[in-house]
Amino acid sequence: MGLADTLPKNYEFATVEEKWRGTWRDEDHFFDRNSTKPPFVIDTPPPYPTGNFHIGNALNWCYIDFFARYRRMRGYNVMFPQGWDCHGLPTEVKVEELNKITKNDVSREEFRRMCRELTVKNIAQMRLTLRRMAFSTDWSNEYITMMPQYYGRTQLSFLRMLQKGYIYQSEHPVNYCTRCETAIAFAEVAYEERGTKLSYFDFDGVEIATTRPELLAACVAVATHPDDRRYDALAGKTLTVPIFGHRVPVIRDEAVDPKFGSGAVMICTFGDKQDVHWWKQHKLDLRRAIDRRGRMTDLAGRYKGMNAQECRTAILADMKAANILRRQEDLTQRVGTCWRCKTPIEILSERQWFVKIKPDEILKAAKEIAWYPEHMFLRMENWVSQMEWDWCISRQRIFATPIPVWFCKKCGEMVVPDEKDLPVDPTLTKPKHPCKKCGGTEFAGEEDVLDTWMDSSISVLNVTGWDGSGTPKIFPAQIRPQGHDIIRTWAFYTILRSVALTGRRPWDQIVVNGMVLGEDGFKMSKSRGNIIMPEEILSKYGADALRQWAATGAATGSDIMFNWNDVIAASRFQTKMWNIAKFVLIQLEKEGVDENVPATALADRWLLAKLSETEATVTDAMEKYLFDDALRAIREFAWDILADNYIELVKGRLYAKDDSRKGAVRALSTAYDALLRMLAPFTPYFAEECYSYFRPGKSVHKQPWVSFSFDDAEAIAEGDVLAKVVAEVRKYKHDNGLALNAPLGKVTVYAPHGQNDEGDAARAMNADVHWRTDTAQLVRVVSDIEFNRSVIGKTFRKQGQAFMDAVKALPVEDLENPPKTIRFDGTEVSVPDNAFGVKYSYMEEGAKVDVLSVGGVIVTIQKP
RNA sequence: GGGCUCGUGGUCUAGUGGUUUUGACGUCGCCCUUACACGGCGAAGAUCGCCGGUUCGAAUCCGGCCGGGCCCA
Repeated sequence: MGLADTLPKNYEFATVEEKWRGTWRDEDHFFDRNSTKPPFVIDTPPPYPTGNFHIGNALNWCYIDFFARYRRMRGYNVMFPQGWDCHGLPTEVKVEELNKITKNDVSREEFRRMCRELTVKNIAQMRLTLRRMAFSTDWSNEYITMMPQYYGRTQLSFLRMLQKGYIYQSEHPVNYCTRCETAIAFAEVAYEERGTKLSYFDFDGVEIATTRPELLAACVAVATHPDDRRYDALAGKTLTVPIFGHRVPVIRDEAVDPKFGSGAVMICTFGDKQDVHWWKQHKLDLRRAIDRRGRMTDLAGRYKGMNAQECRTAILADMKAANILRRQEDLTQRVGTCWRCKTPIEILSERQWFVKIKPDEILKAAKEIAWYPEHMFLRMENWVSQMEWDWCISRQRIFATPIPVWFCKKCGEMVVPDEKDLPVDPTLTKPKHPCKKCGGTEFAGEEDVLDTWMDSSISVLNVTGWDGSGTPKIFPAQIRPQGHDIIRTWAFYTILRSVALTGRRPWDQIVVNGMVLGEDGFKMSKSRGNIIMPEEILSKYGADALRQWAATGAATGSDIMFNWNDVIAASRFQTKMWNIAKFVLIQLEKEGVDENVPATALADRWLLAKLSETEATVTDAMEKYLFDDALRAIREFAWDILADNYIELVKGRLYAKDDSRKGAVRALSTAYDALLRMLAPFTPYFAEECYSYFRPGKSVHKQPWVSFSFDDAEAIAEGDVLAKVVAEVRKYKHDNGLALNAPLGKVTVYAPHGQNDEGDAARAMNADVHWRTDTAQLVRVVSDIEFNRSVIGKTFRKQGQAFMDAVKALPVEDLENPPKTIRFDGTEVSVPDNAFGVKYSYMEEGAKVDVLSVGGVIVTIQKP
């Protein structure tokens, strides 16, 4: 039984993918810390273990796997680690929801245990999807940020930055989510369009418009624009706050918009970010009217204990009763909300921990990194240049890395643990030494925990082996792959921390992927109902089709609209390739491939020269992370060049039993081998399956990348003519109602060069083909002139049109043999080479012939 | 409101100054030619968002406008 009988008729992705998943070994993807090969370390984004690996992750990981596999084939020692960024609110919220508790119903330790348990379960789920997608993950370098060995490093990095003065504590206004009861960073504030009421009321004789009357108790000033003549009389005065009765100054500031509301604004601590500016700039009082749980404080007097909404209603009612509420208008405004729970954030002044932001050193490091695509660097630059506040890293939550410090109960001195004792939870343990300042032995452990970005922003330090003892040997990593949505967070924080801890940039390169949009062109979201889960695609079309979609969906960095058509097209390409594989394998099986047979037939040389071009294009694209270009070139070669043209041309030779088939077999074998290697990074299952029949027992993924070179410009030019002639004749048959394999009589091709096509054209057209270099038998009639505008434009500039007109006026014999000079516009000018050519109609004397013109080549057909 | 980015046949997309704008899906016609009908061959279908400028020449460069998307205020 030969392959013809045993090769499956159709490519069954489900069977094939499962088979190879069971065969491949994890060890083949392990990074070797003792290797002499150049390292290629990838700082994989650690996803949040929600349990679902979503399609945006899939896109990101496909890119990573494309270049990880490519780099391995290029001889690099690749590390493609998998991390899990566990800590944070979503898990806490989920645990509360699943167990129908709040975090305060159980002990901190118990709550953490529940969070860890859920996370472990979710990670297991997501690992399965990663494996199904055939990502060549290095599982020996997996890390889980909630595990002691990881968060110990987070704490170590905290202590080091504390020592270096990057980290400090201070009372400062911070964004605060009163539902989650925690401070959050600017990067975590999501803005939403919301409808509200703008209330105009009488403020001690001045009309004020506000969207937040509940903050009246926190009012510390009234501001107007310095040029606003309406309020000149108020300058330097103080006003009495209605209802509450405290007195506040009137200040003037350019930032007040005289056209908004009444042009007079009340400044509260704190209604919004602008209030913080004014508060700092004008050194105003601090009045806390809202607490961490979103309740009104003592300051709010009889409104104490109400939430903001209740207080707003009550104050408005009281204003109405006091007859000072003038009117209300509808207003839509952008409200800052917590990105997790969408609760509007409050700005509260709290003692918090901060990381100093030094824009210059961050930008310097960011500039040293090669950005793909380049323009993504601008997003970093813009973000860095508008940073105003330092990074608030403390959170008032539970499931997170504890801040490893205590405070002496006697003198208040801060005490830190010895580095060798990390990790620590200061709420559970005591320092091992008495207070250095006063000798006190009673301590209060810090209850605040760290922002989750403090964990994930050392991912690269973790995978490269940073332990505080110096800069790791393999640091910086070679590349960071990530989405453009987290440039301002993850990329930014990672650069910041890397510079702070090692003084160096974290990576050599960063490749940025776009967002995956739904089929309707909008960002995928539950409310739009346009979410596509990877699992659905995997079940319907398999991992290789999904991976191809990721490669060809859009240029690297661009957002990709999800499109079933692309997935289907990818799947069809596999079907086509499978049939090519079957054909090639059956041809190779007939008799062995003679690797030494020279390529002499034009079609063979043409195929190899085209392959050589394709290899160069694909390699160049892979180096630049242009996966769409790479896969497009591969598909075009396989489908257009190899299947539709080459194979059709050489079938005659292949079916013959003489030596003429040897060259074709060798060319087929070479092309097949190269195609599979180039496909290997994109469609690992498919390429492996096809390769297993070609080189039994060997894996395509262990082969070196293609380095095939066959430089033959003549073969390209003449082969293109050959392919075009055959295609034109096919069309001729079609137009004349002939079957494509109908015999055609005598075909004469007047090509500029002699052709050694070994009879390929004749068999492909089923005709008696004669290649001729002469033109003697034909009477040519000039039918048209073809101008070469690129030559004419460069030479004559503005006179181009005049030149062309002059040429048109030439006698026919001059058109065929252009004169050296031509006269127009009253001057004699020389005619440049290749300025124009003529189009001919051909007549063959005596015999009736049909004439085709194929890009300057004349083909006559004399029907039988 | 700002930054970035994109606007190309019905849909999606390639093309970043040079003759006739690529390909896919869809539509229509012909063909079951021993790898493939999940295929082959062919056809129809685009004022390259709009206006202006630079240039001998613009889908491509510049400016303005309109529209989409993402990120931010």
